[in-house]
Amino acid sequence: MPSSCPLHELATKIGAKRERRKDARPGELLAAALELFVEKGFAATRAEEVAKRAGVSKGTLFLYFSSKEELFKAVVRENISGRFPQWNAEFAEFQGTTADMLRYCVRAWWDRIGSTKASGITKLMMSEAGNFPELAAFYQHEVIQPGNNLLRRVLQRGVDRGEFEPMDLKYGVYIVLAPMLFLAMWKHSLGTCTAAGMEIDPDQYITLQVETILLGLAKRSPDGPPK
Amino acid sequence: MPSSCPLHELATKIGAKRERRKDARPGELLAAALELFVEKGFAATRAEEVAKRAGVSKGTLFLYFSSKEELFKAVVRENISGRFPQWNAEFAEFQGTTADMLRYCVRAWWDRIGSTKASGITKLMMSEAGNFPELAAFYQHEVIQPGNNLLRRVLQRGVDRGEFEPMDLKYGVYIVLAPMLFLAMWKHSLGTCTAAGMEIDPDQYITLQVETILLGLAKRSPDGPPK
DNA sequence: TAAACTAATAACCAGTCAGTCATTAAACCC
DNA sequence: GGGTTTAATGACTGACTGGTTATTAGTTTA
Repeated sequence: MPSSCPLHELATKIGAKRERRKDARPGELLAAALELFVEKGFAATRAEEVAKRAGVSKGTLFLYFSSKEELFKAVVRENISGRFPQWNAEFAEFQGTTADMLRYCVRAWWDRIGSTKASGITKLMMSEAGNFPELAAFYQHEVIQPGNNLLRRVLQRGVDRGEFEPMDLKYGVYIVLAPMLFLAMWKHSLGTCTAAGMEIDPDQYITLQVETILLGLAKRSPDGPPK
Repeated sequence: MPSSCPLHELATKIGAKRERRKDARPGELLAAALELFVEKGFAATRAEEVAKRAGVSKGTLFLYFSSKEELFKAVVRENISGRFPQWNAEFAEFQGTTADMLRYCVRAWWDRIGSTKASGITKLMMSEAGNFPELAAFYQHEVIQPGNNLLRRVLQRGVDRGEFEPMDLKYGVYIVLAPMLFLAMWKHSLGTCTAAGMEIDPDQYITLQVETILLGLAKRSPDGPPK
């Protein structure tokens, strides 16, 4: 009976043939999930739609990932946390002034995260942390902490070398983090439906932010009391 | 039959009596809605829960607000956009340096929005703008635009009076906005489940941010080319 | 006190969705 | 080519939700 259904026959003919590709599925599902999570958020993304975009049925999705939350964690590992070792190594051997290092740091973030789909994960996590505490803890541990530490080392270097005014590092990190997070949030939320005259050009935005920050952090009068 | 149900009898006795208070309902519903929207976001808040917290049934909620979206708009008007006229007037007659004005501005934001439930709306809107375009447009028009203009006038004043270096106002506004938004986001998302050593003290955070920004914006060498 | 009015209710509807499982069909082996 | 394994499917379940409406019960008026 089912094989005699004409619609099914047609569907089969136009390419909906059942395929067995056990090793390609996870990657395709992760790519589809990244896109949809970024487009619509975690809660609003339907498991079935992820499956459809990856070209499989919903059942197949749950064959490879035990739940929607596990799928999300895998997306984060694939796109962000898995890449910290490389970034840490890169910054450990940076040569040049710390001002240049900070400029490079923010640019690198934009090129590798901010301008890519990965920034959507950042936004999504800020958005939905409250409703998914387990995911929030996971993200905190796998992304926020390492990122914070990386940035802290950069600022520490500036202070140590006498390029930056001494500061409370704990809060200093946020001076750099806030503008980046703002840009990521903007890009993925109100920025997508912004009134005329409020569009943000990332390059201009980043340049002004970083240069202003550098002026604010710079060592004042190498001798003589700062006050 | 229904009136003979013992559970219902009990419920009636312990204070679940039906009351008619037509003029008190909207305010109570708005207060309950504000709380729940801030706690759980717009999409994740159940209309029935709002009603319950306000002490009425779901049907009553829809008697006063035609839909969940209209309820949200009313919450925004009540808590944010309705207060801009007063704020604009207040800042128009500010006396003192623009540095002090900016300090006051950020403090006032924290006292009136940031530290209150209203900051949850800001966070919520950034989070869900993508899934509710109509609400995003509403918020853009009623909150973002007026806020942006207010801040722009402050910076313009600093440039006009020779206190700040000339700048591209369009992007300059974001130098101040980004740290405030970051704080609001943090407070309502990852900040609620943060690892030890990452808690943010708003006062310290704001002070460091504002003073660093002021150093970055300050007029450099009143004579002689800055470069 | 009886009728009229309307605020408030709760059952209901139509639609949604994460996750399950019996069934199907590729692929591999002999 | 027939039997076995297992990747893949999609109908199904149970729980949930925004919004509707017939009904109930305070309140007011006559």
